[in-house]
Amino acid sequence: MPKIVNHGERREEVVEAARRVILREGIEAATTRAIAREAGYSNGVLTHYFADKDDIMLSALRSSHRRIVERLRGKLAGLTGLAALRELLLDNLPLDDERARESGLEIGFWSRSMTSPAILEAQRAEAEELRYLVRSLLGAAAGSGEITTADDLDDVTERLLALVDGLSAHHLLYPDRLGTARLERLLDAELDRLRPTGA
Amino acid sequence: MPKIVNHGERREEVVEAARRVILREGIEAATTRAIAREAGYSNGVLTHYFADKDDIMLSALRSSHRRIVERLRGKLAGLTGLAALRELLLDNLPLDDERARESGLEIGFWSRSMTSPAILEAQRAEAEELRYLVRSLLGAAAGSGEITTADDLDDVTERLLALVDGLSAHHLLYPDRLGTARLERLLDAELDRLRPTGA
Amino acid sequence: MPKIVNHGERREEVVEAARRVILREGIEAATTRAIAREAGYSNGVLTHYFADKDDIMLSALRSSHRRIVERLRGKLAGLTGLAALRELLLDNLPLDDERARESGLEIGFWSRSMTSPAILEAQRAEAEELRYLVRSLLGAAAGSGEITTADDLDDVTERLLALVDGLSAHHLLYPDRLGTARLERLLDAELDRLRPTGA
Amino acid sequence: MPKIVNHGERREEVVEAARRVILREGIEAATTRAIAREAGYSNGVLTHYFADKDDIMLSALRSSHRRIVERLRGKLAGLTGLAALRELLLDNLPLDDERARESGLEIGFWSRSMTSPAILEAQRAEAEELRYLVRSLLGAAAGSGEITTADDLDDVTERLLALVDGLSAHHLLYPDRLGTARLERLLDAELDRLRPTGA
DNA sequence: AATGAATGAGATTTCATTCAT
DNA sequence: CATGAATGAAATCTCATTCAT
Repeated sequence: MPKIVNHGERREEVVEAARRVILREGIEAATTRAIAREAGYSNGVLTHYFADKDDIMLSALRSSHRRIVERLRGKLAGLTGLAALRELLLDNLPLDDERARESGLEIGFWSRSMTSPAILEAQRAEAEELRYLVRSLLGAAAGSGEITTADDLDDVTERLLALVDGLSAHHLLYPDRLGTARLERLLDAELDRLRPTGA
Repeated sequence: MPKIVNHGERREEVVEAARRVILREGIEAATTRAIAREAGYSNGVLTHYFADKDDIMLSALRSSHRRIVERLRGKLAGLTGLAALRELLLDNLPLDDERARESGLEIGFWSRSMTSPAILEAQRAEAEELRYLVRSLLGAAAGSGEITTADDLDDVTERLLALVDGLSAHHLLYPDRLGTARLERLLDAELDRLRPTGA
Repeated sequence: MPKIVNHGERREEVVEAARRVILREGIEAATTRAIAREAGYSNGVLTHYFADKDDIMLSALRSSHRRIVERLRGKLAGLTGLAALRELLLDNLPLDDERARESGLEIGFWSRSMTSPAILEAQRAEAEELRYLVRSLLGAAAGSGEITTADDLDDVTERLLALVDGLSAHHLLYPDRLGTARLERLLDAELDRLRPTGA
Repeated sequence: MPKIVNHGERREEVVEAARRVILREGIEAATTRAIAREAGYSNGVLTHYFADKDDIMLSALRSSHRRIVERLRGKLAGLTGLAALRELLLDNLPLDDERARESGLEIGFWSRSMTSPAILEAQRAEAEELRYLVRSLLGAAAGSGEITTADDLDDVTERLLALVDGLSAHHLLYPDRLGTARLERLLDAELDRLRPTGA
């Protein structure tokens, strides 16, 4: 019988290590060596579980998103419509250290996407899920009359997502200008604006 | 006798070369060798004009911003207030190939800023100028009654800048979702919203 | 209780796999992993049946020769003397795809023999059998008057074997110069030359 | 003024080092590191002079051929026709240590040619020159009546070249069977055979 | 016996930087 | 000033081999 290791689990261990390195030291410091060391294995292990470095990086990106989704699941429990949307968008803002690091990871992957088709593709697939969720919540909120139906909801979706990512980047780059308080305030104002006038 | 060369000019030549390489091939392809080659000089020249690679990159970032400002100067001639603001923000969107490349460069530098204090510092200084300009134009627009004074103009400034950067990034990453037409429409809608109600 | 497996059979399975990999992808692509995969076993099995990689490679060389001999056995059935010799030498030429691959394998092993004493030794032992067979057939042909006895038969043996290997290599390297038709013609001319003059 | 080094010369230094390593330790031991060490430079130098390892190896192959040609030039001075051909073919046999090593190098490249199109292409180009020379000498010898015109000279060319390469390989592999004396004798017998009968 | 996880060395390649001329 | 040669570290990937189970 072979040594008992769950292939998926071991793979996940390495992916988590990669994610941690990226979060802690940035995407450029995430060398295969650094990842192996962080995982507590030799360089060679990576061969067993990943085709190449891109495979690791993409997995780390998905892992980061999966974590975010799981965290969200708890926060969204029992919420619907606009309240759920607010929670979701707030969760996407770098309001605490953990989420700040996540945003940093994200920006690193944006940069990589500019030149790596594989990473771009993964980024797109991941982003589409978020877009779909936001769009759905907006649809529900519109259906229940929580928000105005004057605007095109696809446009609103894009605007909200762009705003959240823009604010996230700017908070990381210009924290003095854009502290967490203002971040939250700006998002809430944006959501308020969706409400039917005269409400 | 030292050869007579204009130190500043030569430096600028290299910086422009660096900017071109980044725009054309991405920030990761901008190696010192690639930059030297693009500039038409040998690798060694870089030593004379720059402390190290970061020095080149920072200068390239500033160079890119300077170019944008110069292009804007033309577009803004004769415009004031909201019209000027609109022109400025539109110019910051990747509506054509040139500006798409500029946005790509920008995102590359965001990523670098996450781990390089020097680049972060330069990024901040550069961004502050843009922020100040937007804020000024908003102030002028408010003064002339073009826009409502109900909102905190600093908040509006941050919102507009975040939106523009978020939209830019998303256009590069998800062009199918967010074509240039929608980009422009979303920005105009955002500006419309600033107008006094009942106007 | 040890599992009951036929040690020799299992070993042979792996050796055949190695042979197939070398024939198909070349000697350099024949990594232990590729061989294990081709055999349908895990990497670890190799340990049980082979001392090291050289052991596998040597066995694969012998296996290739054994296959050739078996194929020959059929072709030579009922033939003797010069006719048998002709069949044997023709079989050693890369006149079809299968034999072209075999010649490629052979050349790969020549190269390995240059630096590996173990492979060289195996190569020699294998080659001696072929040499002996050719020499015997020549002896028989001379005995029956099919060929002239003017030449030293050991010399003839070496010449024929060298010619066949040289032609094989050149066909693989320079197929445009040396197509299969010319290959066959050259060999036949060489054999004709052995015949007694005035015959 | 730059450090005075002749780019071509330095390149040649490295190529010669590569050639020496291959001759001494075999083609598989010719790693970039070993080559750099043999040349007396750091690993990094290779970058300046070669696109990649293939570039080095191909250059080494050509260098080996060039050396052979130069050595031949001396031996062939004043010779024509059959005498020149004999000298040429003898020079291609591994009759001394130097030429034995050259033959080993050649065989290593044959093996590489089986899987590397680039090396195969170079091998072909180099081989064509040799073929052309042999064919020319045969033509001259036929013109002057030194050899019979009964045979197709293209066939003769291929036969001689195949024989020389086959004998070379066999001498390296089976020196006990095929010593230098027999090597030379076999070649001379082959050449004699070209002479007009009754001459 | 068989697995396949794990190792660690080593190969190629790339790059920022240094420095003699 | 300017060159470009040279360095050496580091990055990714591959591979034969070992070994616990």
